[in-house]
Amino acid sequence: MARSASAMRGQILKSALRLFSVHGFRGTSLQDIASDVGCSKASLLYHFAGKEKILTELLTPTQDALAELLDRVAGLTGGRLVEETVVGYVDLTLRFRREIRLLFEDITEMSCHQDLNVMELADGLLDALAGRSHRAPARVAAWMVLGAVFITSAADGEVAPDEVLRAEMIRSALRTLDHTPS
Amino acid sequence: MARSASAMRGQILKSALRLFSVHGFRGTSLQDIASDVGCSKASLLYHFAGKEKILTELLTPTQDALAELLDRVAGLTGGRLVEETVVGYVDLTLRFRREIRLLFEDITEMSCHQDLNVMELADGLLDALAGRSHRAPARVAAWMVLGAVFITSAADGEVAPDEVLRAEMIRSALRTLDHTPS
DNA sequence: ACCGTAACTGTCCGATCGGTCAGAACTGAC
DNA sequence: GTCAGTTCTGACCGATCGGACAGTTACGGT
Repeated sequence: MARSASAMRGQILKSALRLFSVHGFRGTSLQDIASDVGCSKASLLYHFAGKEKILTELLTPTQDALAELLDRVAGLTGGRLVEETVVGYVDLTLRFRREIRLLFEDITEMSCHQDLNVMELADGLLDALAGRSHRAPARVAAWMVLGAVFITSAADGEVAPDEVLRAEMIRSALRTLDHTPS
Repeated sequence: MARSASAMRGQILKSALRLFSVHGFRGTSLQDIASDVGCSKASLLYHFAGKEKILTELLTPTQDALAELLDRVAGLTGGRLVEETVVGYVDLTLRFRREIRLLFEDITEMSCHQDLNVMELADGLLDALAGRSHRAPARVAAWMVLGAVFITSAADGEVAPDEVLRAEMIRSALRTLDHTPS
């Protein structure tokens, strides 16, 4: 054995992401991951300080991408704000499908996770989707788009090919937000 | 102690629903429920054959209500079908908020649950929301409404008062489905 | 060839899980 | 008061969890 450390870490993350996205974080034991990787459970804990750290490392890119999206639309307003946010959000969920899947599998415990501030990022996303409006219709519609894209992306790809899925999700989301295309 | 059996069962179900909806099924131990009820863990297992049976009993009313909805719209077509389905679905998720919450907390393990065929009911709902269409745009939009109402109802009630939430969810959902009000 | 270090593992640990069981505690009918 | 039956509990069980740790193996620089 004794592969390079970074290669081993990569394999662990790959197996963990697959198993977490199927069985959830709690539903996947360190032994499950170790068996999938083909190493001992102790080896996992040599490369990662704990089970939680694996999760953190898996979700950090998603979190960063979301933060980057919010930063990108921070200066926009009106129709441009909504359009850019919707497209960015749809692309993000399609790119990080399995991460999204495991994210809403254990969403309640994520909220009290120290290293992951997904919830406040979700708040920012909600705000942008609502076009910075605080009126109830806009807020409700924003919540609905948040959940709609979330679940549709996380669903097993039986729905439609990715290209079609992407286009239709964007169109549907803009309809939900009562956005008249510019 | 020694309350009546039915009263005790009711208290257990009440506590279990609250704890399950917050921490999930796996995240709630029998000891947690027992402590909340104020009895011993063994007492729970006297009234219920196992932890799973508590879950089954909690979700059966939701399942029945969904089946009843599908039965009710089975004969409809076109605009009436979509309208009735959306309104019925929104009302259902608002009525069974906490059940919905715990349902999508552990949705992957639900799919292989023997006593609960939620997944095939969800398929029926999807079909009705899509207006029985098999075209990709309609299917994607149906998926999105499914997830949107799901999550918006499950979200903690910070969004809007229930009456406003209901009306806006219905309007937004119909927009998502590109439904022109009759 | 040697050796320090990085990579890895077998084994053990305490905690907690769902569930079992014999028996105590309570209840209502008589 | 007595007693049968329902309700309830403490103690215990095997399984499994995340994690700790000493010891072993493999590798690269010298």
